[in-house]
Amino acid sequence: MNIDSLLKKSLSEAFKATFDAELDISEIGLQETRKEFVGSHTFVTFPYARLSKKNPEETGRILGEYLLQHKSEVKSFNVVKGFLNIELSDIVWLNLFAEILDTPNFGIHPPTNKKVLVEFSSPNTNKPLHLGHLRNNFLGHSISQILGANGYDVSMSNLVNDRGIHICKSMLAYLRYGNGETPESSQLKGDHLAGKYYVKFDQEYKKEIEELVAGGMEAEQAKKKAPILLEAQAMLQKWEANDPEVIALWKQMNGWVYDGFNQSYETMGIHFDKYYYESETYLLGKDIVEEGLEKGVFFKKDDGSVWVDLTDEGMDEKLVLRADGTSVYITQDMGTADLKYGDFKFDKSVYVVGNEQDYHFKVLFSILKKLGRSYADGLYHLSYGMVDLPSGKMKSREGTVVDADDLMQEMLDTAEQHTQELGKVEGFDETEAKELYRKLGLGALKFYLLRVDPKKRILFNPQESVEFQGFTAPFIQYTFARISSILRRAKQLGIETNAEVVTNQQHLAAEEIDLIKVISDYPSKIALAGDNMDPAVIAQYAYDLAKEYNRFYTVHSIFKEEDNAVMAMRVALSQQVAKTIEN
RNA sequence: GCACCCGUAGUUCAAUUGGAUAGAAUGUCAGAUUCCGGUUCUGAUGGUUGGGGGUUCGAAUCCCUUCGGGUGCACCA
Repeated sequence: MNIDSLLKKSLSEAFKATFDAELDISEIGLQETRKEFVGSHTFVTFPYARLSKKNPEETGRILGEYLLQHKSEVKSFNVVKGFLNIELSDIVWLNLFAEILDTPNFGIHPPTNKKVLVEFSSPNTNKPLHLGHLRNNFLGHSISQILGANGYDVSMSNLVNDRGIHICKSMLAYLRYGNGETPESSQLKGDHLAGKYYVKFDQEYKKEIEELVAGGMEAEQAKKKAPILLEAQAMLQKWEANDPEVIALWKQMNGWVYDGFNQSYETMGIHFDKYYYESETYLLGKDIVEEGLEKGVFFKKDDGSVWVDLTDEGMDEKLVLRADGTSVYITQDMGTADLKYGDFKFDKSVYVVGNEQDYHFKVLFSILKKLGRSYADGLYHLSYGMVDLPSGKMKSREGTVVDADDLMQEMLDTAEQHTQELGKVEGFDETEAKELYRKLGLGALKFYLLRVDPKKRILFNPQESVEFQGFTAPFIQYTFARISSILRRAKQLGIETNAEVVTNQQHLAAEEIDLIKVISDYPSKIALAGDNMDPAVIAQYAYDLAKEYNRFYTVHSIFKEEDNAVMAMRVALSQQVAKTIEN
C-alpha cells in the first residue's frame, strides 16, 4: 500500500475514534509539507472543523495525538494554525525503498489495454518546418510518452496537408523558374527546395499585383486577377481532375519534401505509426452529412446548403456542406475522425493543434457527439499558443520565420562548442561525441519549448535558447551526471544496491546518503542523460513521486542543483494537460 | 461588435489546481576567486499577482466589472 492511502486510512480512523465522525478516504486530501516545517505530509484541517466541532488548530492537535499513539508509521507531528504536519518513521521509508527496488520499471504504469491516438505535426508540403512546428512536435511527442508511461497503448499519427492551392503555388513557380532543379543538383533539402519556390511565387504574385495597380486596377481586384494566381487556380482544377502531368509533378515534388521532413523528424527523434494525407481524405465526410440529415442533426437551407445548429451550446450555425454539394474543412474532419476510429479503435484521440483552431474543434467534437459517435467523449484538442520572436510575430512571407532545421543545427553546434571548451569529451570517439552533442543540444531546445504552459504564448529569445546556464536542460543533465558519479562511488565502496546504501550509512557522508535516497527513486532509465531528454516524461514521474513520496522534496533542498532538477521536472510540462486528457 | 485565451519581481517563467511568509532562472548591486572589465562561487536586492468589487476560515487561482495584449468570428484549409 502506498503511503498516501495508508495515512488517509489512519486519518479516517482517527476521525471516527476522536470525533465519532465518518469521513471517507476519498474526501481526505494530503499535501506536501512546506520546506520550512518538519514533516512530509500535511493535512489541512480547516474544512473539517465543522465535523470535529473544534477549532482547526485543536482538531489538528487531537488528530495528531491519536495518530502518534496508535499508528506506528507516524514518528512525530506538529500543528501550525490549521495545518497538521506529519513526520513518518524511518521504517516506512526503508520499506518503500525496498519496494521500489523490487519493482522493475518503477514509475511506468502497467498496460491498461486502453488505446490512444495522438495526432500532431501536420505539416504543409509547400514549405519546411519552422519553430512553431517544433513546439507542436515536441508537445505531441511528449504527451505520447506521458500517456505511454501511464499504461496507454499509444499510436502517433501525422495528417499531412499535401493538397490545395498553396501546394499548386510552389509547383507553378517551380515549373516557371525551376529549370529542372532537384535536391541533388541544388544541394538543398527537398522541403527547403519547395519552400524556395513558394517564396518565389509570392514575389512574382506581388510584382504582378503592382503592375496591375499601376495600370489603374483596384488593389482588391488586382489580388484576385493576377495571372499567376489564376494559373495556380487552374492548376488546382487540373489536379482535382487527375491531370497526368500535374499529378506527376505533384508526386515528384512531394516526394522531395517527404525526404526532407524525414530527415528533420529523424533529428528530433520522432517517428509516426501512421500517415494520413489530405489528398486521400479531403472528399470524406459527405456520407456523414447524409446521415446527419436523416438523424435530424443537420438541416438543409433553401439553396441546398447543409448546416448544423449549435446555438443551444452557445455556438453559431455552421455550414457542413456547400450548396453545390462540395465539402468544407469540417466535413473532411468529420470523415477523417471516423476513418481514424476505424483504423485504431481508440479510447482517446488527441489532436495537437494551435489555439487559433479552438473554435473549430469545439464545433467538430460537438457535432460528433450529436451524431452519437461512441468515441466522441474521448476526443481532446491539445491546444497551444504561438511562438513569438522578440521582433514580433513570425511571418513566412516576410522571411521572419525561424527554420526548424537551422535552429536544431545551431543547437548542436552550440552544444559542441560548449562541450569542447569545457574539455568534457576526452576519450570519446566521434560517434559518442556526436551523440552527446545531440542529447545536449536537442535537450536544451525541447526543454526551452516545453517548460512553458502549452496554452500560453512563448517568447522565443534566440540568445537565451542556446544558453546552457541557469534553468536549462544541460544544467539538469549535468546534475544527473553528477548524481550518477556519486552512485558509482558508492559502488566502489562496495555498496552494491541502493538498499544497502540506505542501511550501510557509515560509508558515506550524510549529504551523500540523502542524495542517494532521492535519486534511487528516479530509475536510471528515465534518467535525464537517457536517450530522450524529455522533460515532459520526467515531469510525469516527478509528479507521481511527489504525490506519493513527498519526503524527497524536503531532502532535495540539500543541494541547490537538486532543487533545480526537481523544479525542472515539475514545471517541464503542466501536468494539467495529462490529467485533463485522462479525464 | 460578439466569443475564447492570456496578464505574476526589471526580464523569461513557476506556484502541488482554493492552502501556510507567491518561488526559480536571469538581470542589477556587493563580496570571494584570478594573467583579465571574462568564467566560477557566496550573499543581497527585487511583488498592491494589470485595476476595482464579491464569494469564505483562506484567493494569483472561483464569480462580476474594468483596462491592456492575442486569437477566432469564410460556402479557405
